[in-house]
Amino acid sequence: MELAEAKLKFIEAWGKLGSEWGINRTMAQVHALLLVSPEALTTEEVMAELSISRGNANMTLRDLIDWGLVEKQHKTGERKEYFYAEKDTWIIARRVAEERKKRELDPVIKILGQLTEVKGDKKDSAYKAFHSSVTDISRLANNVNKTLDTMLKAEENWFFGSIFKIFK
Amino acid sequence: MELAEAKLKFIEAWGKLGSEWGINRTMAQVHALLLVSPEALTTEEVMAELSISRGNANMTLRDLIDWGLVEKQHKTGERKEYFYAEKDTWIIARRVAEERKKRELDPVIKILGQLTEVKGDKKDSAYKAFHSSVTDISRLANNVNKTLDTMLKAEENWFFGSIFKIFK
DNA sequence: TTAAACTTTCAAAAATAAATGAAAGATTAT
DNA sequence: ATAATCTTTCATTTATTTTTGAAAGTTTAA
Repeated sequence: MELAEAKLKFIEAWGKLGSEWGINRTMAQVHALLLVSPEALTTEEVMAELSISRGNANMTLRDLIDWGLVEKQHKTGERKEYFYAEKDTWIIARRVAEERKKRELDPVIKILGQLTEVKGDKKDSAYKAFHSSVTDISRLANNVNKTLDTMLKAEENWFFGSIFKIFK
Repeated sequence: MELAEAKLKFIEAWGKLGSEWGINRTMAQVHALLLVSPEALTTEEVMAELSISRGNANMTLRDLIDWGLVEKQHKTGERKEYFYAEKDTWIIARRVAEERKKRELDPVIKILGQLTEVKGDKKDSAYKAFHSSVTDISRLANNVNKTLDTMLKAEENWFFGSIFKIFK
């Protein structure tokens, strides 16, 4: 397999994985393209490499910047904007975790907290089932949350070294 | 807030979270409904509670069974099938992790492994960027994989008690 | 100021995913 | 065997998400 083919495979695989996890396929593909590009690329180049429209490229790049995965660069004497992807896998994982936590986990935890407080007849099996399911899920969600918080605070990349060692 | 309203809120929140994570909204809602139901429900009841069609209810319930989150029950003297959701949050989390690992992570790890092997000119910065990104991501994916494997093997619910204690 | 170079927006179109419901397929009771 | 009851399928419809591309907006240079 040669480099060009391998790049395409990588972009395709990354796009598929993204779409299975609720991330726009194109966004994941643009990210993949930038990840394997040693130099920053222009909008034109992204458009050409992935055969997407200007509007799509622009919006996708903006989203990637919002996620903290890509940054704009300016070359002296040039008016075009260049886009460069953060290459440190650990930072990428953290940014994604951080963003999804904020957008999705936090709101759900809030609702679960409220639902945990709902009062009802303790003899009523419908109430009991509701309350215990919600309480359990709430507890799990809060634990995931705490774990993420600590992980997000960790400065270094402990994952590669340590986390799976705690399981024997 | 009363029980009926709380149930709706829970079903809605669960559905939204599901859809943000690549799980069909209806599937997550049916799961939520069954989770807070002390008794197993029939297809008719699911249809009525969520205002969905027979076909949709049937396929969704079948999917939930495939994921190992719901089981069919038969009541003696009755011909109807009843559906009951596993209530143990820990088991639910494990089943979901297991299924997604199998469907999504495993295939990607395989491809990444292949791409790691791609040979090229070590002086070429395009090759260097490709190789190092792919290698890093591959390593992260393999670590996630190992962690999940161990987690899936763990019999008891260590998550609630131990995992986040390792971070100080 | 004007024009060239580049970026952003957004209504409309296209692509994709999910839901419907009628019909076909099973299963059980009589 | 056949009718009643219940389950499954799948071609069509509907809803949702994503993409397009032309027009409007911005910035810089002369």
